[in-house]
Amino acid sequence: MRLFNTETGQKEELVPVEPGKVKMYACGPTVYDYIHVGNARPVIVFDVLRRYMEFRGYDVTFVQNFTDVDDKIIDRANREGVPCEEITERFIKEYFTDAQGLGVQPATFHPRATEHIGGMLEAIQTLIDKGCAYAVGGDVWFRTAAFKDYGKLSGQNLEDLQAGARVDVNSVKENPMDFALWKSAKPGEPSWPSPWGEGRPGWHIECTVMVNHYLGKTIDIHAGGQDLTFPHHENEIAQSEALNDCKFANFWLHNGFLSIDNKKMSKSLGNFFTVRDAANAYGYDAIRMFMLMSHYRNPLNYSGEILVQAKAGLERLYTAVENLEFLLKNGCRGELCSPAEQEFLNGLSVYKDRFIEVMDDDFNTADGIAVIFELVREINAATAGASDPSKPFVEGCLAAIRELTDVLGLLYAQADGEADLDTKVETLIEARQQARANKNWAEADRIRDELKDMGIILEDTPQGVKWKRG
RNA sequence: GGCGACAUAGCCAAGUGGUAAGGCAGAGGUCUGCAAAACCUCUAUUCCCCGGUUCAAAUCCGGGUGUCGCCUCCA
Repeated sequence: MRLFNTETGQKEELVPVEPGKVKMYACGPTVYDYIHVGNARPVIVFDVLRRYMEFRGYDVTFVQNFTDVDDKIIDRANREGVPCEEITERFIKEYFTDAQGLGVQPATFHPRATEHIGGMLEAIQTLIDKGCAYAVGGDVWFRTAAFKDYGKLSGQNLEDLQAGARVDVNSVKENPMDFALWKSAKPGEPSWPSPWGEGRPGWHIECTVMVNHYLGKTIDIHAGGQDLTFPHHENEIAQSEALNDCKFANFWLHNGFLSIDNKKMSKSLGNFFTVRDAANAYGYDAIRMFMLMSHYRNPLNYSGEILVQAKAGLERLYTAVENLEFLLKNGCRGELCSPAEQEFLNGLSVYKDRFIEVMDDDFNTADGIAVIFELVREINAATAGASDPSKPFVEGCLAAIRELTDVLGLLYAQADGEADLDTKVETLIEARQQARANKNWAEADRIRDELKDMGIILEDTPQGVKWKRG
């Protein structure tokens, strides 16, 4: 498969360092608040990439960190008058609630920065020993001038960056572009002992150390939001490659931004919706569908209207699967596929082939979803009129849809079948069937309306009455 | 100032040289006691604008317009 690599600006064939195995790292959230819908984009799209690579037979080791030491966390802890750990524990828990709601599989490892302070101290010391970093007071800075490739990811050079640099009040740095590896502790902040005094790690070194610890010195894929390209990922490269003297990541993947009213959705602008609130309004699965309907690198504008559209499209897929399951329970008689049915099932492989073709091209989920819709249409057309389909035929249709929707992680929120149908509803449905048998349409419609008010929607099918919650 | 992205129907959106996927919404039809679901048909002579290259351009090149992002914490 081919992936677009930010570093080269081109799609390149994915060739893992170790054949058959992919080592992938994605920058995770700083845990000081609920995640917003924009934060959910990388979580969802890179979950799909991970699923797809596994679908294609790769053994994927996927690491996503939590940044649990940071100014924003300290601010919030101080504001609420609680320890930092209380804030981070709380929002890591909330993160997992949202991630699970969005149908995101847990990463192989979810390390926290504070679990790797020792590794960071070692890395910083090595960088100092190599002349790539220097300590001033209680702080340690990375010497960007010592890394000749600085800027290679974001396509900028040190001179231009310096020329455009804003006035830096911190004159202890040798160069305005130098960044902190270790920050000396201020009173009341969480801190750890170090050779340079009490302090805490800088943001960038966390990722480098956790990548090295779980995945090694050279990894296949490093992913994150577009805004992390510079300076975060650029700095990671500088540190890591200066530290290990080898390529850090073969692929850099960046998702496009989510905007609202064509402005970037962000905490600092205050124009954000939390995943929690959006999910309450439209459903977690609609958010996931919305994200996957367009290409992961393109900008995406959030609105209630588009969530409604995503939900409506998703509904069509749910309905197709529900109709097949209903048929399986109530309308299948034959135990063997007829030759025509078998031929139809064999023909469905073209959809899987096309799905793989489009997903192999930089995991184009928008095209992947289009293929699924076409598959569903063909299956709907074939099964809607089928008078007496065989069980394996319907099962085959169901499997064809599920195989592809599972790769994208869609349709996971399907309500359970009729197990929870209470007796009152059952009695009403039975009464309506009686009325219909007696051609008492007025009574039948009255009962249908009554059920509708209870949130039960009925559909009459050749195989009997189908119901769902509205 | 430097680096970069985007512009396709009422809405969302794919498509990087061969004559505009898919979804939502809408219209008509089939099926249905009526619905619902489903299926069928219709809905962009045209892809921000102006030039150019080519037998052929939404796609390539040049110029312009508009919007957005990064360069400071940010997915």
